[in-house]
Amino acid sequence: MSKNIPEACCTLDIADEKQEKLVAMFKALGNPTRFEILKFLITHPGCITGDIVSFLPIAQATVSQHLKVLRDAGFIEGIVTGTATKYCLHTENINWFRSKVGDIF
Amino acid sequence: MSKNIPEACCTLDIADEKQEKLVAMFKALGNPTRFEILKFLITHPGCITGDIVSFLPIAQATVSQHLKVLRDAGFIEGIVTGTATKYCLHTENINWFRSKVGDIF
DNA sequence: TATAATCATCGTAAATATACGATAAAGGAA
DNA sequence: TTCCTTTATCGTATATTTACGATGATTATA
Repeated sequence: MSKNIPEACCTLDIADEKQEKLVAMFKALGNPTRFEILKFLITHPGCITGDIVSFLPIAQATVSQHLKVLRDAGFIEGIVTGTATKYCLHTENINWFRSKVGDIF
Repeated sequence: MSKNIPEACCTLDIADEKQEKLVAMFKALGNPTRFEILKFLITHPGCITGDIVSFLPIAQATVSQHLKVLRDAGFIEGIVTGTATKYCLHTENINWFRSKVGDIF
């Protein structure tokens, strides 16, 4: 029985809630459609849900569902204007994400 | 009908196979157990499967399955030595990953 | 007020992921 | 050879994800 776990050579500055948040962000990006949506939002800032629905070959309900996941993960923010919802990047969270990936990898 | 998709403000240097590979890497990291395993491998370089099984409160079969996902995603490499398998980080792929995240976000 | 536009949410079917025990494969030790 | 160690894979049950149509909520327009 190899119960002797070798000593750590270093530590990683991520744990608990922060780690959960980071994993949730990875998970949100780990779907081809969602990644495509985020890519579209990065390259088309300030566009609305309908623009994404026009762009992608999937149902409106599905786009809306994916947008919710990206919102919950913290990548984007939805700003309701009239009957439309304009989506923007959540710069602070995105910066934190890039920074953490840089720290770990 | 808002079929008029706004123009792109910029482009992102990721598409097709590269994008699929990146999304697969995100997906691999988007699971709490797998992230914990990769964290362990980063902080305990050169350890074997059994070390991870001792460290985590999950079955050996499950650890092995997660290691396969991390291998397929390109994060790690398994080196068979005797009956054990020593796991190392795939530095090249990890560097590519960090670099791409830096480019996009 | 009625009608249209826009989007989120609900309910649900199908696909995928996750976990486990059991088993097989392969090397080392007795 | 026989037994033990180590790990991957198989089969499978359960949970989660993903996609869709239908519906409801909200706002603008005729």
